[in-house]
Amino acid sequence: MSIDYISELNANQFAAVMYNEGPSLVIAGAGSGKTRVLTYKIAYLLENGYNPWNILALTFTNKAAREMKERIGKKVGERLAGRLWMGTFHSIFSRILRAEATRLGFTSKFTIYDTADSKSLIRSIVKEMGLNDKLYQPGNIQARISNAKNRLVLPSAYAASKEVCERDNADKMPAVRDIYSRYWERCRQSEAMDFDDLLFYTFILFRDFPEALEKYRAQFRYVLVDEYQDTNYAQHTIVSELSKLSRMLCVVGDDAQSIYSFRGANIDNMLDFPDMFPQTKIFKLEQNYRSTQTIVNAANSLIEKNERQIRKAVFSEKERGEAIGVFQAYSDMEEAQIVVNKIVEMRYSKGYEYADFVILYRTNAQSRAFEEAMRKRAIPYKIYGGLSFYHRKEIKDAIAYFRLIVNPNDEEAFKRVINYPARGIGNTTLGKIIDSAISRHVSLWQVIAEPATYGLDISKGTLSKLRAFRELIETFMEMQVEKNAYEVGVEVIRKSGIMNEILRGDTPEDMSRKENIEELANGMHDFCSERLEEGNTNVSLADFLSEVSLLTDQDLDKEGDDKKVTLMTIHSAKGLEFPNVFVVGLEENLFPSGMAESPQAMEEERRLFYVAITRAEEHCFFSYAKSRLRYGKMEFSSPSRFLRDIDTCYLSFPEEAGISAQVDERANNFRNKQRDRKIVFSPKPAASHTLKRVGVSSPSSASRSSSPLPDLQVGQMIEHERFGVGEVMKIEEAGDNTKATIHFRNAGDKQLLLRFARFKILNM
DNA sequence: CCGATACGCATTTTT
DNA sequence: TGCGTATCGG
Repeated sequence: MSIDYISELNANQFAAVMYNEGPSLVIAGAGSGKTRVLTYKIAYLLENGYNPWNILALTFTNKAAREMKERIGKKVGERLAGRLWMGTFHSIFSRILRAEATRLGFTSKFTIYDTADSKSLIRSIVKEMGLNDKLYQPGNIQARISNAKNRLVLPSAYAASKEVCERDNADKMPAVRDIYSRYWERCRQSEAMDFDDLLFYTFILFRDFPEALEKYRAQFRYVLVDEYQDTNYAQHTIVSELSKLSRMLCVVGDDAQSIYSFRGANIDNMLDFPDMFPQTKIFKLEQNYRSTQTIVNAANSLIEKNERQIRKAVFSEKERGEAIGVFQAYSDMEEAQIVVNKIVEMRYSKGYEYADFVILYRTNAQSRAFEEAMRKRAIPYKIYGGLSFYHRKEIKDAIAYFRLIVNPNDEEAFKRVINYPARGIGNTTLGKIIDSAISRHVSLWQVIAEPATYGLDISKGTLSKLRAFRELIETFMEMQVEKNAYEVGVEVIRKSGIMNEILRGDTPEDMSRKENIEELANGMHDFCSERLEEGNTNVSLADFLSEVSLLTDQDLDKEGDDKKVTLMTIHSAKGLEFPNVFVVGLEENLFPSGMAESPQAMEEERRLFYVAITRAEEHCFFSYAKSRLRYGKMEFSSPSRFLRDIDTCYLSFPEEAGISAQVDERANNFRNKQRDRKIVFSPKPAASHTLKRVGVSSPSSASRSSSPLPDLQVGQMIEHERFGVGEVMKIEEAGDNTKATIHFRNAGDKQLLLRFARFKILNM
């Protein structure tokens, strides 16, 4: 399996792939084949003396990691690709932290708190400290703590830092430092790490345990990082530490697409990279393979207006393409209509599919008008963002049970399920439990495990309710030793009363909650069977949790998504591409956002617009409305300054004539629409996250005992439940653990444990 | 302890 | 406008 690097890469890409003598910085313009460079480079390293486990490749999203792994798998085989240390910062670091947990005073079963957990814990701390929660808003505090952690500032250093504290004082929040310190301790007491801790503790691990640092330095002989412009200080520091001796560090990114500074991303990590790593070799990828010349040039003319950037000359050799159409509308409703009309028209006149269109906006609230316009004309669409699967109440409740079973010290999980479903343990009791726990420095669970020891002053009746609850969780805890995640999950859903609770009602919402729970169970089933099939026996509830807590809804594929118009914020469009892009709501105070006041913030908004434009392959359109409904009030707006940043020769305005009718008619129209707005309300279609439905049997028990191993021979064709049709390439006899290598038409080579695999043999 | 009603607030969000 | 949290009455 030899790869023809020279013919499959352009000169700069080739040079970047081949240079492996020291640190390198690949500045990759939009659509210039950044992922291509990374995949070929890793393939090249694998072909030239690197073992997969010697390579650490870090991304920001699971999706990016998955896709890259797949592409590498196609080149060098899944076997090798599967053993790469490739994943998100958070997932790779959590893997390391679970292995090294004891050094840091944790166990490998630590919980990962999501942002909601963090805020909820902060809310209780604020309350306990008797602070004014109008002043100390959980979200705000959480952001401050997160910032501190991203800058590797411990609570002690935070309290000692004049600068930070003065800022807190100025904002009338002098107690933030105390909240931070309490928050830190409470997380430790709960054996929990928040997202930022996954980075922070990795840093601490390497700082305080030289033998750990040495071990991982020796292992990761080559470190690669995708989207480097989005790294924060903590990530940057850890990566630097790891590659300090080997000096084999390759970072790839585009400073013009840095749009996450509000999350701590620091563009300087990229801009100053050559200064920080002496003898850095810089490669620039400037040929854009995605968009027409017009689109690339328009984007260039925009980004030129930014001060702070690495100058580059992105160019396209695709056709010139059409100018960017600019639409003016009188209201947000009309804007939506115009866009939808245009989509319909292009679909007929140019033969595009619905899936070839995306509507990009600055804020989620803007989606509503477009949703309505699409529904009216029966155009299929899908919307990204909003409530993710894992953030739905019923899912969080079920997962809270799982968390508590795996790590009973998990305070947030405890608080969530102690009285759900209602079992007569209210806030008063919970408050007492918390008080005891705090004063004795133990977890909530420890208090109810030994109420007498920790002086819990409650009535006999409540005490027995608590005991019942404890015993319930304890049965699950015993169960998880033997049974897999799916089996325990189903038991929990049944026995905890979650299912009863949900089955009580019969409103559409209740039905959807029921479906979601079923989906969760299906997801757990898939999790177990997928792993078992591939010979991975780590299918406990703890294994499931450690994976699921780092998943987002972006990681779930939805059924039938391939024939729909896409609606999303520009942020979530990063890394994607579409034939036709509508960038909507180009108005002052909306895009750029009214919150962007500093010049730096304005530059980031401009980069955001740059990202939006460069998603387009063939056609790009802009639109703005002169008035729009905001928070139920009408507001008037003027066109975005960004429209003036783009060289007018790439724009075409005639579209605006097409829509304006007589003034009277317009007003009339407008009034009608205002009326419609009230009458034509229908709820958002529930996003259907469809995990494939599978049999009701449990993955372990069903196939293990009853059915004998299928009689499979090399050369036979099979149809697998998930991977589709494939040919049997090889069979490794090993009794119960007989493995087959199957070459799937669409999924590539897979090794399956026959004992678990779900497929049928096709008759030829 | 639960549900109903009032109030206040409101970018973007890879993990 | 419309959601999520805070508070009150049963």
